[in-house]
Amino acid sequence: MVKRTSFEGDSCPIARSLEAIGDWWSLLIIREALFGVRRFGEFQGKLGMAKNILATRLRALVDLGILKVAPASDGSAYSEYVLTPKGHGVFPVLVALRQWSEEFDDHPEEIATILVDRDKGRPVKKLELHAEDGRVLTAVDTTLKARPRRSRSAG
Amino acid sequence: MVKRTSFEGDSCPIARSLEAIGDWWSLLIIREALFGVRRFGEFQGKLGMAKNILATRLRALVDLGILKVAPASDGSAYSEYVLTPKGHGVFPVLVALRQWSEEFDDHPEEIATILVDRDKGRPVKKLELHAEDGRVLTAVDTTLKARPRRSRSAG
DNA sequence: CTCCGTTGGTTGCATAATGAAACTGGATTG
DNA sequence: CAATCCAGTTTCATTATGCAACCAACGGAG
Repeated sequence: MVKRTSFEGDSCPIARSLEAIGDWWSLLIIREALFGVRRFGEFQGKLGMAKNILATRLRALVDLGILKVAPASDGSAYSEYVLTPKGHGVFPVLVALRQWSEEFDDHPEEIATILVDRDKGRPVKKLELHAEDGRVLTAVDTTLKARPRRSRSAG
Repeated sequence: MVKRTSFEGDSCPIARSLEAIGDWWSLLIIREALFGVRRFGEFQGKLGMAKNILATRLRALVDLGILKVAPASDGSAYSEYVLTPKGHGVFPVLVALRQWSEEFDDHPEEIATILVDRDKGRPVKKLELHAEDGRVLTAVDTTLKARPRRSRSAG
């Protein structure tokens, strides 16, 4: 099999996520969708991508339950693509990517935008990972454990 | 140009991140590196990827300043790949991907591991985005602003 | 309803990236 | 200095990407 290796059956949740949204365009499509982009032509124009690629990606994202097709919205008989809750759930991933770029990019001056609190217009804080007791955790403060198997009798 | 479109000059920081780590393998390599994997063969064995792809990716990650080559470590004259601070900075991205999978995957029972606080062994909390004043922000609570141009006279 | 431009795609083909396996070369062992 | 392992590189088939051209459905003018 020379197919692009699939992580579909992989037990690592990161690999599973990448299987769904780990390609060049999907995350950018979701980013646009989070900003309210809904129409095929709008995605195509903003992202500057080929229409066939866009069509393929949109279909895949719909199949994955990240986007859903809305029959209409502004009168025209064309359909639109709107985020599902699963799609909205990608937001932290995008924020993490953005903040990584802001912190480590070699040419941060080329970054045109900052993410701000809509109410106050002030920059957001860095994403933080907390322990149950509230401590902030870095990578070395964490480790992996086998997922506790939910017994078949438990509710 | 039929080249895979590059986001190198893009002003969107998300695109810029994807340019660096938005491919199938890079994030998995970084994930392994965060767990202490350092040797070529170790990466290759754990990830089950072709050696040529691994070699290409490792070189790219080194060029990007995400990994660096350490001349030795355990006596053997081979080199190792260790994360730079920039590489460690990817951790939140991986956590975000993991949590997205945990929350929205269609088959969460196939996920083998959970991320826990090393001290307590308890699961970590969800990543949270906070405003400056501490409020938790969701996607709709945020918006983008033009990055304030740092004037050439200001320190 | 027909002409014609726009929106929303699909199809074709060239090129680049991916991947399995074979190959290379240095280091270690004996 | 032969056998073997580690760390890659090369080769070649397959797949994905991307541009361009094509096509179908819609919408307005007449």
